[in-house]
Amino acid sequence: MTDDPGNAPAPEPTRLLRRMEEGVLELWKRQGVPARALQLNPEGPVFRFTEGPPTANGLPHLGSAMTRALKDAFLRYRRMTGFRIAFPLAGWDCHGLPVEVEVEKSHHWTNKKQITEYGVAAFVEECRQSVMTYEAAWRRFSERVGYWLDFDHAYFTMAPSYVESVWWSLRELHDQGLLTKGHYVVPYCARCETSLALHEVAQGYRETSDPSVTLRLRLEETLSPGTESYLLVWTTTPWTLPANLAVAVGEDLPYVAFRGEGGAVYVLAEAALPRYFPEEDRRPEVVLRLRGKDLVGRRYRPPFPGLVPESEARHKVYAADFVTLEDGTGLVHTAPSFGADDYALGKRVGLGVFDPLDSSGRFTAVLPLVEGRTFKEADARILADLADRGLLYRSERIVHAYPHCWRCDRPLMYRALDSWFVGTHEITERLLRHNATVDWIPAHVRDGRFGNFLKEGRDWAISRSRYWGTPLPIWNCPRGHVEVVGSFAQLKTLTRGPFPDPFDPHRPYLDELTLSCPTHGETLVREPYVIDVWYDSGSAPFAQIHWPFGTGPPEEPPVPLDFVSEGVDQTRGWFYTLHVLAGALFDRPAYRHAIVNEFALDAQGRKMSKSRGNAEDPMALVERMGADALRMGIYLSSYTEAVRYTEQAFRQSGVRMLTTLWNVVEFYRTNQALDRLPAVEAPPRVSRALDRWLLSRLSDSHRSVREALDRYDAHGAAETLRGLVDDLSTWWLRRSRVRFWAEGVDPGKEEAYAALSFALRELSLLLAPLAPFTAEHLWQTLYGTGPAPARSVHLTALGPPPPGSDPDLERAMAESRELVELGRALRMKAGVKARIPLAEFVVAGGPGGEAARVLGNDGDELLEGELNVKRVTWLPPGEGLSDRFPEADWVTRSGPGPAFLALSRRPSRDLWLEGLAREVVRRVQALRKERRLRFDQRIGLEIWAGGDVLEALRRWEAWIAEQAQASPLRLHDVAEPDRPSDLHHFPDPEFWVELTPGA
RNA sequence: GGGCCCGUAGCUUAGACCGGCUGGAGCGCCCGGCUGAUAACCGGGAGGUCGAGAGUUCAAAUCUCUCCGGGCCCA
Repeated sequence: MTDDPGNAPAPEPTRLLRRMEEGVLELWKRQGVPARALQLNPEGPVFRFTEGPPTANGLPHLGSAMTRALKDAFLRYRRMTGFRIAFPLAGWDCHGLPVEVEVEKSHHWTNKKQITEYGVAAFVEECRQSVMTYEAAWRRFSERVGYWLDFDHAYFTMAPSYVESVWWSLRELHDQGLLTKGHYVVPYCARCETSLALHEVAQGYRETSDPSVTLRLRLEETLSPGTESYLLVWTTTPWTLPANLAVAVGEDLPYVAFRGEGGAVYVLAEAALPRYFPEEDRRPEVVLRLRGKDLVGRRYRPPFPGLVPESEARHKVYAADFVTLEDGTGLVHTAPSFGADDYALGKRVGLGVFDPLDSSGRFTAVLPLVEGRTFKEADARILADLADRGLLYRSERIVHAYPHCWRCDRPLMYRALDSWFVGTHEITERLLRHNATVDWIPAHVRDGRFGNFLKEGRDWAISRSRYWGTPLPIWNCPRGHVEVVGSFAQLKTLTRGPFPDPFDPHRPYLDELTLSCPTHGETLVREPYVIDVWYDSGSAPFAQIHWPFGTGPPEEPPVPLDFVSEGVDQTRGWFYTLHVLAGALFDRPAYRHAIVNEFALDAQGRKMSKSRGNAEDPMALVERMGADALRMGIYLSSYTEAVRYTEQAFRQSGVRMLTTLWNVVEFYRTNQALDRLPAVEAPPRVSRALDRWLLSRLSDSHRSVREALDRYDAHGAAETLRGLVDDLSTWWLRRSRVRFWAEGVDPGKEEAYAALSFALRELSLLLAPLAPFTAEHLWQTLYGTGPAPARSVHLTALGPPPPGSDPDLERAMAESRELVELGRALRMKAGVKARIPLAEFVVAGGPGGEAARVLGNDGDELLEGELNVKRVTWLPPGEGLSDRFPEADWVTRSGPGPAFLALSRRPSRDLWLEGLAREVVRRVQALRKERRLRFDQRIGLEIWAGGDVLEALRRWEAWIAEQAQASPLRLHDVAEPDRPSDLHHFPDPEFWVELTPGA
C-alpha cells in the first residue's frame, strides 16, 4: 500500500494486487492478526472442524489450494459471525508406505529384507525425519494464500499422544466385537515379499503373454447316463489350479452340454461355444441346455486329487455374480487364496483357504511336483502334468494386461493374507442412517458415490506388514486369548521390568518391551502389524485432542464435525474412515456438512497430475496473480465439477473482479486524500435515488452472501459479490464521479463519500471470508488513515444485513439503465458524438414509466447525464407519436421495451458551442495527463483559436478555467500577429495551446 | 465390466429440481465511442445443431431412453 496517488504508468494489475497482498501480509504479521483471529469468540457457540491432514512429503497442488480455499472461507465466515472454531489445528499425516518408499528410494533398496538388514530403528528414524521434508513449503503456501490454522500447535499422527488415542479407539472396536482377524486378498510381490497398495498396482500394468488353458473337470454325477460329464474351466494362471476349491457359474446364464471326444459330455456357457468352435458347421451337437442354477451344488473331481483336504463345501459348483461371458467358458476356476472374488465366494460358502506357497511365492513340499519353484516357474510343469493326466482340454497363449511390481518389474500375484478387519458390515445399517443426515455438497454424493460404497458393507482391512505406522496394539497369549491395549497406562501394567520414559510407541521400540499375560502370566506376543494410515487420519477428530485422555473430564464426543471439505478422491479415503470411526465409536455421524470438490483439469480437459506434467503449481499461480485472485477464481468456478483450470480462466474471473474493485478503491483513495472526508461506519442517510439504489443493492447482496455462506455455497457468494462490484463500478461510480470533483465540500459530495465508503465497508466485510487480502486492504484504506492502522477486518464481526432494501427502486433502476442503452443506440443512429449535448430525449409508455415514477427527477438526471441531453420528457403512450417527431429533427424507435423513444437529431448552435467547449477541455486534460500533471494540479493556460471555437471558448471561459484548474486562463484570437510558434496544435476542432504547470 | 458425475458461444458460466416469451451474462474477437479509475469504462456486431439420436408433450437446454466424449471411484 503506497502513498503515491499515482501518476506513474499503470503497472499490470496483478502486480498491484500482489504488492498489495505483500503489504497486507506484513501488516498481519506486525499485528499478529492470524493468531488473534484464531482465538476469537472464546465464549461463542462451537463450530467443530478438523483439518484433513496432508502427508507432508509432497508439495501442495492445485487441489490442495481448492480445498484450502473452501475450508478457509467457511472458517473465516464462522469466526466473523461469532463462532469459536474447535479446533483450528493444522495436522500432518505422518505414517505409511509412501513415507517408507521415500526412504527406501533414498537408499536404492529393492526389497523389504534390506530394511531389517539396515535396522528397523534406524529406518524408522529416517521415516520420522522424512515426513516433514516439505512441511515448510506447506506452511509457506498456507500462509501465503491466507489459510489460517494453528500451525504451532499442529497435530501429528505420529505423536505418542495421537497414537494412544488411536489405540483407545482400537480397543473400543475390539470390545464391541468389531475388530476381527481374517484374510484379505491383496496384490503381492513375491520377490519384494510385500503387498502393494492399489494405486501402486495401477502404475504397473503391462502387456504380457500368459498361458490360456481350458481344463476339463469330471463331474461326480454325470449329466448324461452312460458317459462321463466334464466341466470346462478356463484360467490364465495354471499355478493357482492346485489351490482350486470350487467352480463358479452365473445363476441365470445359459449353459450347454455338447458331445465331444470319446462320447463324453462337456459343459460350458452357451456364449462360449463359438469361441471354442468358430466354424458354425463344425460345431458339436448340443445334447442339453441348462441354466447355471442347474449346475449349482454338483460335485467334481479336483484337478489335484488328494492334495487339498476335502470338506463338504469344497469342489462343488456355486453361483456367483462375478461370472461373465466376456471370456473363458462361463465356468470360473475358484481359488480363494488367490483372488478377491474367489476369496469372497469362499468366505460366503465356507471353503476355507488353501495356499501351497511360502512367503516368497515358492511352492512348498505339499506339492512335490513343483516344490521350490516360484509360482510363474511352476506353470509349465503343472500344465504338463495336467496334460499327462488327461485333464487339459485346450492350451493356448494369450496377450493381456497384467500387473507388475513397479519396483522390480516382476509379475504380481493376488494373494489372501492374514489380516485384521474393522467389521464394517456389522454396522452398515448404522452408517447408512448417519449418512442420511449429512449435507453433502454436491448432494448426489450422499446416495451416489458415498452411499453406494457404504451399502457394499465391505470390511475394512487395517493391518499392514510394514514398519512405519501406528503399531496394532494386539498381543496374543500362548494360552489362546488376546490382550488389546487401549492406553499407555495399561501397557505399563502389562510390561515386565522398567517402562521407558519418554515412551515411543513405534516399532521397533514397542516390541522391545516384554508383556505378561495378566491372567496366566505368560509372555505375550504382539500381532506384527502396523495399521492402515487411513485409520490414523480417520481418528483425527478425537486423536488431535488426545481424546479421551486429554485434560479434564470427558466432554461431549468431538463429533459430528460441523464441516469438512476434501477432494472426491477422499470419498473412499478420509470421508469414509471418518464416517466409519465416528459411527463405530460414538454412534454418530462424523460431520454435518461435507463439501466435495472435483479435480482440476488442464486446458485440454485432461486431469492434472504430476506424472503427466500438466499440473499447475498453485504457488506459482499465486506468485503471478496473487492469492485472492486464485481464491476468487476457485470460488467463481464450479468447483464441485471437474473444470478446466488455466491461468487465463483465473485471469478472467478472479483477477478481473479484483481489478475492477481495485480501481474503485483507488478512486476512493486518491479523492479521499484530497477531501479528507472520513469513512462512515454505519448505513448513511442518503436522499438521491442513485445512492438509495446502492444501499438497496448492498442490503440485498449482504443477505444473499450470508445465505449462500450459511449453506456452504462459496460459489453463490462469490457470484453475488462479483455482481455487486460490477454494479458499484460501472453504474454507481460512473454516474457519481462528477460529484467527487466539486470544489470544496458540498452536501452532494458528502453524500457521495458516505455512500461509497459504506459500500466499500460492506464489500470489505463480505469479501473477508473469500478474499482476505483485498478485504483487509479495503478496510485499511477506509479506516487505517490515521497514524496507527485500523483493527483488522478479520477481527471484526459481520453484522446483519443493513437496511435499505427497496425492490421497487431496483426494478426502476434496471428500467432506467435499459433506457440508457436504448438512448445510446439512438445517439449512434443520429451520429452525434456523446460530447455534444442534444436538446431532448422523449420516452413514451412501456417499462420506462416505472422508472419515471419511482426515480423522479433523479432518474431524469441519470438519463440526462448518461445521454448528454438537456431534457427528458415522459409522455403517455398514444397514437400518432411518430407524426409529432418528424424524421428531419428526431431519431426514433418503437418497441420492444418502451413503446416509443425519440432523440433530437441535431444540436442547436448553443449546444454545438457547448460541445466545442467540452472538446477543448477534454483535449487539454489529455495533454495534462501526457505531461504527467495530476488532475488537481493548477496550470497556466493560453489558448489560441478562431471562428466557432473561439466563440465557444469565450462563452464558456469560466467553466473551462474551473474544469481545467487553469488560472490564469488567457484566450487569444488565432489571427493575432504575435502568436508563439511552438504551441501545441489540435486539428479538430482546431486550436493551439500553451500549458504551464502552476504553483 | 460396474457405479457416480459432467458435456450450454474460443474461455468462465446463468437457466435444468418446478418444461413455455427471440437461451441470458462476463471475458476474448471485430467496429465505433469515451477519457480527472485508463492494461479501466460505454455502445454496436459477429459467434450457440444447448455433446448426438430417439421418445413423452400443444411445447424440451430443461423430463425419459440410447449412444458419444470427459472425469472420478471400483473391478
